[in-house]
Amino acid sequence: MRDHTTTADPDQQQAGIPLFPSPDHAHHRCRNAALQHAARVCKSHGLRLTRLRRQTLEMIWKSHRPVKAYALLAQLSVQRKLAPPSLYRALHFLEQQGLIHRLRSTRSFIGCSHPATTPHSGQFLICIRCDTVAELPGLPITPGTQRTATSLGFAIDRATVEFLGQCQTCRTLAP
Amino acid sequence: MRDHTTTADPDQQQAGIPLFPSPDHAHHRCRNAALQHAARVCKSHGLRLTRLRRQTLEMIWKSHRPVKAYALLAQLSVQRKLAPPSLYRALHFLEQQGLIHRLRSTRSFIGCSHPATTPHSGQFLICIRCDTVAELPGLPITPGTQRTATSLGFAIDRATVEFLGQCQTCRTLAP
DNA sequence: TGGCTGATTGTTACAATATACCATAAGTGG
DNA sequence: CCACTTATGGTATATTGTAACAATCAGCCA
Repeated sequence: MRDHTTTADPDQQQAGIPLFPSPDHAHHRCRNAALQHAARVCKSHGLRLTRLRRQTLEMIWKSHRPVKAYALLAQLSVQRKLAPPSLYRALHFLEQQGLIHRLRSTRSFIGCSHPATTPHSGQFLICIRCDTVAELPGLPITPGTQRTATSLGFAIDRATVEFLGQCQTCRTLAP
Repeated sequence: MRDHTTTADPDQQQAGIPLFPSPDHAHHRCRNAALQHAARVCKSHGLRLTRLRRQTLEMIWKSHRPVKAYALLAQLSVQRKLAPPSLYRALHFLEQQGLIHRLRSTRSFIGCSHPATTPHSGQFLICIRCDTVAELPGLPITPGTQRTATSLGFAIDRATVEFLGQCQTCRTLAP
């Protein structure tokens, strides 16, 4: 799996953050912003951003790439001994607060890049070659889908919307 | 998990097949149609619908409900001893031919209800209480999504679009 | 402070899902 | 028939995730 990033068409960007972050961006800002946002969210909901939860979130935000649960487990276990249930509980918590997303296609987790919007599921472009992910802005439930669901009496709770394919760089390198 | 079905709004239906099939429909027709379609598809692509693949498809089409791999394995093992790799190979084959879908949210497999359309990923409403699934007509990749992907140079290969929630019956029974 | 209470984490064990790898068999074209 | 490709068998193991119960921690109030 190759490792690289691409910059999006400017008018597809949001608040200056490219969908595929460029490799030379000041990443510590992303991580700090995510942590601060997490603190705010927890405080406003009367929830506790405990050490485990914070460290888990920090570890996920080491990069913009998706991370597997057992990789996280290994990394976090360097500092503190940690068993799977503890980590999964932290992951579920963070996901419920909309601070991270779980990518079902690749069984991995990634920090939420658009946490400003109301609690949401995201929609993602996932490169099957280099694993890079872009979280698309906007809601994954289209009006048409919502209409169909409503006509069936179906109440949508959450969405899993993931598009697998190849990013520009991977296609260029070996089309 | 409760077991039931709902009938869709007529104008959301396709070729007379409700999105949530009614419990009293002539299901053997669905199964037969699926098997015949599978035979046609394989023949036209020069692929072999072997005994294992056919039996796997038949077993999946016992109902319109999603089935877990290891449940299939147990059922198929009644007739023939079967190890996981053999079953997974058959499942991968059937999925690649667009004959079944893999539901990532629930780690299960279901027969494709709209096999007529070109090789496609589907989009699904999945009830988290009774496990009933509706495969929505239409393509899961909207023009907007396609536009964004194109502008990023991202080539979408396949989509996972699943909406989890509660179906009408489950909401009525215990809202 | 000290104890109560609910939330959080620790720990063990195990369930559930999926694949690597190599051997064997079955179909296919010469 | 042979050589070749495709498909299946079978063992073992990797990977992902959870159940159940014990221990601990944070906040609160007498």
